[in-house]
Amino acid sequence: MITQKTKYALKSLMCLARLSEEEALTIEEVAQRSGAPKRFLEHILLDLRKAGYVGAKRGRSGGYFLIKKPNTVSLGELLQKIDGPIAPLPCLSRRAYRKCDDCTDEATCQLRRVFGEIFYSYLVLIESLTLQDLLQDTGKAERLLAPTPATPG
Amino acid sequence: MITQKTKYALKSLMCLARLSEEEALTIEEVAQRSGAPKRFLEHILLDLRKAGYVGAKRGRSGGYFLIKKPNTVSLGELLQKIDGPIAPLPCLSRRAYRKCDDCTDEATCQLRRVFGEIFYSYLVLIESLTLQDLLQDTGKAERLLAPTPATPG
DNA sequence: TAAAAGTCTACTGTCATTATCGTCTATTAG
DNA sequence: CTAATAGACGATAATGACAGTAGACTTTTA
Repeated sequence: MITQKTKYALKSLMCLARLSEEEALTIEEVAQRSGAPKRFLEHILLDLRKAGYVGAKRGRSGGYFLIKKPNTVSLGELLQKIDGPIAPLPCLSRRAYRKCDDCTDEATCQLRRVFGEIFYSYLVLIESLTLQDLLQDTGKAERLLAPTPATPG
Repeated sequence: MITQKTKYALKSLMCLARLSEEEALTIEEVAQRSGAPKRFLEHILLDLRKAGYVGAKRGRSGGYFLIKKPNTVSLGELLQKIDGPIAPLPCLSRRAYRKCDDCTDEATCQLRRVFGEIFYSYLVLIESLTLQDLLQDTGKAERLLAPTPATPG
């Protein structure tokens, strides 16, 4: 389950990505368009600013705007920045590696092996998708995948 | 992140799957082999019993044993039974469908579309894997995937 | 120079996870 | 029969993540 925070963040980025150059949106406007509570959105936009995705212009007629080009921001990168480690097991995370409490031998751990494989295929997919793909009606993944992707599980 | 409960459950099932016919393990033994606290494992094995995966024999020399054949139990099925809905968005779950609180139109929701595609490819993979694949040193996924699946992210 | 707008820290309520405990029931070896 | 073994199950608690709120402060600019 992706968190509410991630949903708000992605929606906000999509709003900002649709702006023309030199345009900016106030928090109030982003909140309305993304459906996020304004005070909660403050935190989210602050994170996105620190992560280098958006810029903020202060003072009157200020607001937020996207810094990076939508097609250069991968979905995988975003999910990690917003929500932290995304690996299914702590022992599979590059950045936040941690031995599983109950693990005796990582090299022979079957769970690690199988979930590692699953995670790898997931990573490949989300790294190949970008913010740009979130803006288009028919995205990259649709072309790459099986014919009936709607409402599968 | 898969939950501790899921890890214990899968490890327990792997223990039971390695038994020969007419063999059974007491909770105590399963707890030792899986690393799970005995009292916690009670709940887990109870769930697995209710879900029809394991059987329990009472009385002296009783214990737990696997009912289904390992190659007939898909990993996807297991994950859903143990942890509940696994969809990244409530609106993408078949069994536990729920409209997103902040969603105005599902048909045009880009998040739903993109995460639906990601979820679909994930489902295809975990449905194709079985308990049997958790027992083998070289599993199905390894053959299906890219050459360097170890420690990816 | 005051209004508009962003920054930052701290706090709170809710919920899922991860157990633990006590008690009850069923089975069976002897 | 019955004591020992083993499972069933509801109640409860500790912990931490998530979601959101509040207040005070700083910066910018019309």
